[in-house]
Amino acid sequence: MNPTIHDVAKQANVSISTVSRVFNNPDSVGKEMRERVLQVIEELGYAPNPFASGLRDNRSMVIVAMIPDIRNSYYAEMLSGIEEVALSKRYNVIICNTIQNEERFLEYVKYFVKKKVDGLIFASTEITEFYKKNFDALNIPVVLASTEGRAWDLPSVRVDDVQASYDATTFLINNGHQEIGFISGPSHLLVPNVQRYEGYRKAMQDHQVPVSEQHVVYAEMTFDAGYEAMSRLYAKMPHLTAVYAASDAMAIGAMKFLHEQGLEVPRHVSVMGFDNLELSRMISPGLTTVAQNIYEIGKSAGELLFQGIENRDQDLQSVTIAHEIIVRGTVRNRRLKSDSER
Amino acid sequence: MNPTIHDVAKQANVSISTVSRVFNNPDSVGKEMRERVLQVIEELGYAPNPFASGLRDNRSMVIVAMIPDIRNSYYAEMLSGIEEVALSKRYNVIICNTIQNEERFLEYVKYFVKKKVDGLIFASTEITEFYKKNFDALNIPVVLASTEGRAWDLPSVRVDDVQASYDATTFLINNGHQEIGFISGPSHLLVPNVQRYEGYRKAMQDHQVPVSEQHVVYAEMTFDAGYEAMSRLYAKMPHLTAVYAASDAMAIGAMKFLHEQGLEVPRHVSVMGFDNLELSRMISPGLTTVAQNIYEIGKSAGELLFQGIENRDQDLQSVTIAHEIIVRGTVRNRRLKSDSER
DNA sequence: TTGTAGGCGTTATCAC
DNA sequence: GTGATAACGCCTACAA
Repeated sequence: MNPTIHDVAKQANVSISTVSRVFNNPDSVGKEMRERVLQVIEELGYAPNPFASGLRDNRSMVIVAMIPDIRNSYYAEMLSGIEEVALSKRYNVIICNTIQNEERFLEYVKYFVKKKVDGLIFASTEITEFYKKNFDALNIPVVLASTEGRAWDLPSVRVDDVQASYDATTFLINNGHQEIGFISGPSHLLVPNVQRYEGYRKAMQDHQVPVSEQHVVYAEMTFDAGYEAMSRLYAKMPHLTAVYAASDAMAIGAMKFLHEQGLEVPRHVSVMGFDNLELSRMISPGLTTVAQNIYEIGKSAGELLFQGIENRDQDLQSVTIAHEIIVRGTVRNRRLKSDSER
Repeated sequence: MNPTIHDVAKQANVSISTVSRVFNNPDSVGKEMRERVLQVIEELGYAPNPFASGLRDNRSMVIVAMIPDIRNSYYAEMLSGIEEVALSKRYNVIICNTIQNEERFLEYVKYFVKKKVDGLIFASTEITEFYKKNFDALNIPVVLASTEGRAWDLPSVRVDDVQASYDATTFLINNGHQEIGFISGPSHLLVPNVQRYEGYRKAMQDHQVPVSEQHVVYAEMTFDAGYEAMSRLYAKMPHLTAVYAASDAMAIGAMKFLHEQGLEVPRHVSVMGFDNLELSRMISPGLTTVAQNIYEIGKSAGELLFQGIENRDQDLQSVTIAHEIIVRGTVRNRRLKSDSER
């Protein structure tokens, strides 16, 4: 059994309140006594029982991160940022893989989150009324990361997807591409796909490049789905010179398909991704992509959450994280006529 | 404020003991009463306060997973397996990124794990006396995943690294390779590098292929380090026909170097990895590698841990997870003379 | 500056 | 089958 506050008190010949004060308000204890107590604490290896303190003041020093799947490096990176702030605040992070599944979410909420948790970072799907209701019932600060709930004004941390997507598309256009196919995430996943589609479309239109539904194809945001989507896109647009995919995983899947078709990237077809996963620099050629500073998103979300935890009735301000085009090797500049094909 | 057991009791006109029983031993409560209570519980949305229960019976329903870095997909995969078992047991998983750093480990132990946690899965470095001492002080079940502590007989879940490495090397030899370079993990990281080196060496010797320190090069087990290690290896062994790297990340880094040197994989040089990260199938050509079923390692470690939690004085048996050679596109069979080079 | 005592919400033991 | 009660360990008025 671990030593309790009583053990310390007895050993140090003081009352338990003194011991408690040494922990929570050291200055209010006489120097000599404080040192005596500290000494005993050290000796016995005493640490306050967190259940007991939790019971009193209802804080667990634990926050929850709800993400679709930790195996997805996007979320691993984000979690890493969250964990970093948490560590600095001496908080723990509990991880929940929701698999974007309402039932699984409920299970977590029911059996875990209700258990007592000081805050929640949610980075799964976009927020529907269902989620909103559950959040409210939890009665703890909630911050969204890389998703959105403006309809219920939940604070969120994310990239400006419209603008980022606009920039990516413009980059392609500026490199002389006109026949630009777009591999979008699934249409049922509103955030961020509506925004990224909008940015793409807007850039095309602003630059007088024709666009239509013929230029786009929808798929889950995974490697395999990207591979398969590319085959559909290629069938629709045999003359495309560039592909812009709404995620790196899809972009790399698309590259695999292209490769198998004997199409070289970027000689025959240019490819642009979104996310800047570590992966994207590992492949050859490196993937040109839009960097989201994902770690920063996690960190920011963590910081926002702690603001909420430390000051419960403060309104949290959503924050936008900057994005950036990372130029590597998958986009060819068609304006340089050096080595032209098609 | 959340409703307490008293609120339910009052509302249902029973004593709190009855309410408690409805939760913990429903059969001991009369049917009629039970239903009345259940109804009120539902109405009020009552859930037992975990601090209070924790205070009584010293269980938090939380376990900890200590890994070097969640951004490393190897550990993300493992964590995912752990989380899955935990969920099924209605436990939560707290994640700790140790960065293989003793100080950081201590910080976690001091401020977090001591908080009360029912078990620990450790997957960071190999176990030194330092770690062992800290584990003992925690006084909770500990299971090692993908690392080893036989010196102190801590239960572990891992692949047979010697055999796996032996198999990988043999595969290369059977494909007609003799000049096989080995990129090892750092020598200060004993597990799993001693074992993988041993397997490599043994296979070479058993097949009468010459080996020496000239064939090996050491590096951190990352992409960048693999890239750099390959340059060293290539300098030492300009005639190598195959490279075997002790991790996929290193193998892919090595491939990048080779690619930049104008050496084609597998035409000029064959490459073999270890781990079978998802990454390894995404690149072109796909990486031939030794699959560890990492998810399974995590799951297994979780199950072992729960055995220990549910039965505190049971001796836990270490388990070995099967490995498998995954043949993709990076190893050329030199015995087929079809398209020979060098 | 230090000590005493009550209460946080639950569960298990005991008595009825 | 049901209810009262002690105990888990801590914190903080409040009293001294």
